Amino acid sequence: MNVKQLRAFLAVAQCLSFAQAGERLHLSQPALSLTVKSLEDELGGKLLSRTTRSVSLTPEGETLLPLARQLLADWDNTEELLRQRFTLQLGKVSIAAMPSYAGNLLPSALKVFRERYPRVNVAVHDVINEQVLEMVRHRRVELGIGFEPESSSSLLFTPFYMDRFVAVVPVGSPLAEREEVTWGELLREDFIALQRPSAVRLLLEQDLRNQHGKLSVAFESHQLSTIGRMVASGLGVSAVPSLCIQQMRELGAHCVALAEPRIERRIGLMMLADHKLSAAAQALRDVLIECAQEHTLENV
Amino acid sequence: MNVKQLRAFLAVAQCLSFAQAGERLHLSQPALSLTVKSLEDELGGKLLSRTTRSVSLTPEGETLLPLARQLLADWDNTEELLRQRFTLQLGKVSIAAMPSYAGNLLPSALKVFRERYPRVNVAVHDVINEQVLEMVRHRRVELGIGFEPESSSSLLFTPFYMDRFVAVVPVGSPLAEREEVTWGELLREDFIALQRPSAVRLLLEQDLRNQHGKLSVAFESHQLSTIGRMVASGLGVSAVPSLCIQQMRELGAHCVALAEPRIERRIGLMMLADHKLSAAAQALRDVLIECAQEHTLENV
DNA sequence: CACACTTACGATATTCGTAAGGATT
DNA sequence: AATCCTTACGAATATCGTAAGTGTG
Repeated sequence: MNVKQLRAFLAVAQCLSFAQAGERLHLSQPALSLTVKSLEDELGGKLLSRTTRSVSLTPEGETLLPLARQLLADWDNTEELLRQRFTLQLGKVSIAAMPSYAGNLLPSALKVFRERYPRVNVAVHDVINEQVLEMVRHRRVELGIGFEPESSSSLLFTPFYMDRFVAVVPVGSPLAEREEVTWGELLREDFIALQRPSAVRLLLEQDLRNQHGKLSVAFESHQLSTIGRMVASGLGVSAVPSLCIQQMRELGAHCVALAEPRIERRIGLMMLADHKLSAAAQALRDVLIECAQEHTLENV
Repeated sequence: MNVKQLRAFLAVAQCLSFAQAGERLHLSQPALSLTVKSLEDELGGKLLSRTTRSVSLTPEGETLLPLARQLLADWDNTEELLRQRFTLQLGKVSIAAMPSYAGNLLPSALKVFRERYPRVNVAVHDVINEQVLEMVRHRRVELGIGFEPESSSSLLFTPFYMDRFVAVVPVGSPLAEREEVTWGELLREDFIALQRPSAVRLLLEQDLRNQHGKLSVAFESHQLSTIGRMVASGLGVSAVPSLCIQQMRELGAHCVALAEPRIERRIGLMMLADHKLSAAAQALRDVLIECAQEHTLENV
């Protein structure tokens, strides 16, 4: 039994005429006749009762009719679904991004993507850097955005930006007037940091330990936006990845470049090296890379 | 998209190897490769990710896999169901029979049928003659057994027996000793009849009116078995179709032939003339005809 | 005799298996 | 070098459309 045979049967059963059904299927009447006959032979009995003047269903044909209808409907739906997936008329992508990216550059990239593929559903997981890696590794998401992993075992990393820490200071502060401040100058102020185990916090602690001893933290928070507001309120200063400059400004804080030692880390896109991306994920990846290239200039 | 392509995909997706899958499908590896490729081309993208050393599913392949499994399972089930219907390994027949037949000859015929086709379900509707005709006409049942219809419009009638009325009298009655009684002798006793609108009752009334005036009824019942018991108890006499002789004897009543005028009516099988029987119904019809031929001799 | 389905037959397409090619371990 | 998938190609098979056949109203 094959699809053609079942379609032939269904058409004849609905038209109750081989000639009409043949027209509907763009098939000659004899060809259709043979197709139905072959189906009947394979199943072992007549499905249609044809006198030379009229066609009707046998009881077995009657049983098959609703089944055939359902079967072919499911068949066509499946085919259509897959086709839509491939043409990106439909689909799902899941992406995990660390907060500093998810909250800043991602939205505008998603806007571009959405305009291009309006019917593709995007699930964004705004999680800390470690979880981004984990989710990609465990296939919870197809794409991840975060800091370049130490050991990119099984993970394919595509760098987007070279991100460096910038100082965040209250607008009225003397430091806000400077073109550049040193870590020494910054750490003399009360410091507001992200709570562990944020990657940003850990990065800061590790890289500063050598030269400025232990990081002395006055306030801590989970949220970048909270830090921005705290700085804006004059509670202290902070240091954040340059990705967040725009966000800090909007929160009323001021950003100033930090002098040597530059704490830098590459930010980029991660995916499993040995696993093919869905068409939708591939398209999203392309859009993200495209957007990253545009923004790279600004951040240098 | 056709069945072969989907089976090919499913096999490869399960084996994760073209070579193994080809073996399972009794197909050469290159043929299988082309089949999968053709499916991918039709759907518009890759379903399987093949490095020369390993095969894995793409995300779209992952989506298709459960759908394909379901689709093919449904497909095979439908095919198997129809095949079983045709080979009578499975199936349903519905038959309506008037009580005198349903309660007497039908059970033994069904026993024969059951032995021959143990997995075919038979639904018996034990209803009065008029409903038998109606149910056949309205396709509520495929087969019907009852008196020959006046106008066999659209109904195909196959005669089984020439049934004639016989007198039913108590065992101790003087009439019980006779070889034959006349209607006149019988109607001098208290008469027990089936209630209207039983066909047997109507038949009796119509055919007797000419010669013996109105039928005077002492007792009435819906059930043949009740009538048998009433006669056996000495409440009166009755007249029933010869089909019921055995039943009357078992209930303790005695049957005697009735002299002229013989009230006779053909009993047989009815089906819609323009509608083909299911394989199961056809088989049941064959068994019923077979059984009727055996029993005809007894009743002559 | 006209209509509708079936059968017959030659032409075209598809599908298959064998053989050769390419890439990875 | 061995294994596994892909590509190439000739052969077998299947499917199609035209034309002839058959039965019914």
